[in-house]
Amino acid sequence: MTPSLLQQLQQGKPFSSLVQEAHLNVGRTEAVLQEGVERVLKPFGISATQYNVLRILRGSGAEGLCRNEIRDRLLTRMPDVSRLLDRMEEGGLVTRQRDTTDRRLVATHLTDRGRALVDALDAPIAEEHARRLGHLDDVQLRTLIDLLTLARRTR
Amino acid sequence: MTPSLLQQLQQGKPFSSLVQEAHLNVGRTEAVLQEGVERVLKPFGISATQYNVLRILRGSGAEGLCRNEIRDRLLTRMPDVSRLLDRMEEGGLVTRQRDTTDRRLVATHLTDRGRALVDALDAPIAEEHARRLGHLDDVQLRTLIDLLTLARRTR
DNA sequence: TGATATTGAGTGTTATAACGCGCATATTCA
DNA sequence: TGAATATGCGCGTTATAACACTCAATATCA
Repeated sequence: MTPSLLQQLQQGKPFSSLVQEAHLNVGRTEAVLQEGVERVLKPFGISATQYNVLRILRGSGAEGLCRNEIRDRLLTRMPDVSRLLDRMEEGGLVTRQRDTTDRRLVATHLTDRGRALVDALDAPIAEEHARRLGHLDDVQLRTLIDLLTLARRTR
Repeated sequence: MTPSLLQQLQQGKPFSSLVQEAHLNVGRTEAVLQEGVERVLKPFGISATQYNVLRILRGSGAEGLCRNEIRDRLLTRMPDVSRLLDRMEEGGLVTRQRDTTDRRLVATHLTDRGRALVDALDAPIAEEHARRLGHLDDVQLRTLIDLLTLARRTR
């Protein structure tokens, strides 16, 4: 523990309560936003994680991405991407093909159906985002983004 | 969809990208903070959800709380609190007792062991919070909290 | 070149989450 | 008071996540 924090804990918790309140607010806000997104996705039969994979694959060229690349680009830690992709393959959203030069790699691509789905979701998701955050003006959104970015830069 | 958002989508995405970036930042930040907390909790054998239940129970008098009260106070939606409490009961952290006046209710209490555990976690969790967010000053933390609170107030 | 280490993908298994249903108790109201 | 409704809790089942491990392919280096 850093000396300054130790002092603050011994004094009561003037500082500690603010960081704790901040974490609580981040968590609560994420839960609300996530819940809204999942409600939008539910009629389409995919989870938020699957939607993120679709966006990741759309955002990277037609060559596809291997499993670990997908895993590393996901927002949340996901130790079992193989079976996540299994389910998406069963759903006809992606295909997998072993790389010919390095046979350890398996490239995952969007199918036409997968691409059509993620494209079709742009509008409803944007609408949901606007419903949740549209009442903040650009300066507020920018400030929020900057503070969160700064927060993730652990000293 | 609101007319203004429709216009913005048709124009490209000058506004939509900011709200989307904000949501992405909230999610990424929460993932980082959550991961840190869970790493702290892992040696103690409890999950972040269980830790939240412990804090909720500590924060409410010795009368205990019924299942739905606990569920409603949790940060994230949790549809199966019964079995969550089952596991905590097996772990000796809580006890349950059916209410005598309204026999539908089952009050959950902290055991001595549960209280000792949540008390013992205060320092390591505060330390973790400080490690993650301690480089933000009070004004920044307060601004972040206010913006997140505002963000959750959907129009 | 042959042994060793490293990397990438997937699987077996267990634990937890999600969804819906059923049962018991209370409450409401004709 | 008796029937209908509402509320609270738990369970059965299925789906997904988490963890450890194996196996194949490549890279490294004596």
